[in-house]
Amino acid sequence: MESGYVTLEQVAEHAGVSLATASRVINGSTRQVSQRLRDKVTASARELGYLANASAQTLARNSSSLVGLLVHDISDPYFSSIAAGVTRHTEEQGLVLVLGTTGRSAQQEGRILATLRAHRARAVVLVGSRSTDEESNRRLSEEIRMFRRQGGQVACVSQEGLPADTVTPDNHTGAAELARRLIAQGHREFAILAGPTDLQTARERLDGFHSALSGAGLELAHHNVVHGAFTRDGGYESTRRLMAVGTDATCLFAVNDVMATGAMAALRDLGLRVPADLSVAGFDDIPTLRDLTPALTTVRLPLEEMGERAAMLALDGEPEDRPRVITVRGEVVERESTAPPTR
Amino acid sequence: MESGYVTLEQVAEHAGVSLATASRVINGSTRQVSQRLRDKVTASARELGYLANASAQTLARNSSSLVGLLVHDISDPYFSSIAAGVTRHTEEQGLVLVLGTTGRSAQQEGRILATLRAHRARAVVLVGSRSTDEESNRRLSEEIRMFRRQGGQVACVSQEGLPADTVTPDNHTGAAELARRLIAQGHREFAILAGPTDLQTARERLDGFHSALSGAGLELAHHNVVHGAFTRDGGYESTRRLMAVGTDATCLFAVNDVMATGAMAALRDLGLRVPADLSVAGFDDIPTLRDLTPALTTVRLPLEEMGERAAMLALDGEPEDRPRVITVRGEVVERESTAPPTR
DNA sequence: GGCCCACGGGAAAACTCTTTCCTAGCCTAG
DNA sequence: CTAGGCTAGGAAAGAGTTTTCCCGTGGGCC
Repeated sequence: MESGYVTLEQVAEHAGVSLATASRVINGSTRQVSQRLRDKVTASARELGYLANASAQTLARNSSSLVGLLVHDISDPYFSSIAAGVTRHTEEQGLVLVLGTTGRSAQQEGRILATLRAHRARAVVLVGSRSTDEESNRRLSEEIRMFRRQGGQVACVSQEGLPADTVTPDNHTGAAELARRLIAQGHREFAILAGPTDLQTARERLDGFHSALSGAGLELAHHNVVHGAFTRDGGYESTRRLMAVGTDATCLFAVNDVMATGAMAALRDLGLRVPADLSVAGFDDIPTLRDLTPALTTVRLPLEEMGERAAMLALDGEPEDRPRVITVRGEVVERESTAPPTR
Repeated sequence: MESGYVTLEQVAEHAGVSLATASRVINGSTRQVSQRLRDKVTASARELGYLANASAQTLARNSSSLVGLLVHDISDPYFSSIAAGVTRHTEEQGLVLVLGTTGRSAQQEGRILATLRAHRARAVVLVGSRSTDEESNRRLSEEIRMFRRQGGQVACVSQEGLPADTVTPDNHTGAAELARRLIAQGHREFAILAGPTDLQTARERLDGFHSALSGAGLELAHHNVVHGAFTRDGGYESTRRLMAVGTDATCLFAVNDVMATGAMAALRDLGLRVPADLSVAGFDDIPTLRDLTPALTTVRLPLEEMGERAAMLALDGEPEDRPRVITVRGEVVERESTAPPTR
């Protein structure tokens, strides 16, 4: 209790048993220990305030209780919602969650993955949409394979195509369904804040939306698709650019909610009313953003649940060779930010 | 590269040097190693794909690169903003962040702290307002002292009074200043969503607001102070309760932004306009909530910076005996959610 | 030329556990 | 009554690093 650590050896000595016996009592191995010694050891451990050295255990067992979680930016509510799901599951299992934030840098992602490997992390959950850049995907795949070779499990959220289990939203279908609902509202001309060109998720949502328009015989004018950062400020800035050149659209689809938030702010700053002057729709249904006014029409994803299921894939299942993929359907939620066009 | 791990011993053998030399080259100890051997070792390490076993290092050095971060709920934007600041600093330092979420349970908090101790974490940052419950504060203080005895540093955000360095907002002054500004706007009757009764932060903000009212010769009617959970839903529910009995207030102060968000939603559901029928003010200035309409009058806290500075306190400073306290002033930001009263 | 010291290298101990292997004792079956 | 098997306990061998301690060489100084 005084200072520093108390080791298992001290506990064993204090209890008058061997190191082996003390270890068996305290971690509960397969081997039996008589009740008499068992009591002595637990009493000594309690008295001395023993706390096992996790590093030593990891080294001896060659398996740790660390689980990694990689996100781009933890202050983004999309990621923090998913993170909440992951933490819930890992904490239930008594595991320790390591949070890595990549800031959208593949290099940083690689560094963190290596660190987790160095710690013999049991599993890692990768969140965040994959780039379509072949080279960085190849490198990430290689990192993942190394991780798995060393006995770790990997699960991804929102990034199919990697050699790992995946929980992914059906972006294409969700966006298409949203488009159909907006068309049903009477919209014919759309503008899209399409996010970065090289982002898988953004592209799928754009494609889904686009294909539903085509299915309804509608065109999507080239000048009505504007690319930009996948963030609130990206949405703001993209909208400013869109409106600067002018648009004939009656409805603006931002490929995620945080961009839609930026869009609404930009429109407000331009003196335009939503939905009277322009309808706005998003994607994700971020809980924190549900209190925006007008409330955002969007595609609801069960973000926390997705995080939880990814953690389950990584931790509960038997390591399989073929990646398992869980697809979750988004559900369109119509709220006040979209309304039938007035012109 | 094939499978499993490659150890330092293998690297040493491959390079034709001793284990000691290999270790010195790779971690860069104080001891010099000749350029010739240095090159051989680094070449071998690269060729074999060597990655140090972090547990073994921790064990041998008796000091790890883990840093803990404890929050109540990572999906709450207040915590995720602070977390972003903490991650920024830890990642800069090449450290590994362990995220623990307590769900506001002191017991869970103790468990996580013990786990971090078991991992010989170098430091831990505790975020989240302290309860005023003596017993749980005493237990937490004891945990902190154990942590520090084992060579770990502890820093807190928003919970002064513990035996650890602290970054804390000046809640009292901020709330008082806010009150004065609202009085200057013409408000005379206030209602307060005061949060939980046993939460230090909530209490300080209530007190500060209250004392400014007293200073201006204003009374705060008892029925205009309503307690409830420190969350968005708590704010919603508290507002419903307040309005159910009716209030003569022209301005509603919620002791944090997420509660104010719930309040605005409740008022909207009741058909009341903000600020025309009732002004609303919050506290924190959560970035994600800046896009609410009407934009929230609030007290801005530099949340991310607070997280970063807490991490700095925990990591950079020399462990001192007397806790250092950094107080950050909040700045009142007047936006559209408050306006001069119409009656 | 001898002495001392600095320097670079390696052997081995240390770090704290887990787990294998060995042994003594007891029980049972033949 | 003894061989064989089972049980509970302990000694010791790891696990992969870091670090201490020791040794040989070479250089500087008188």
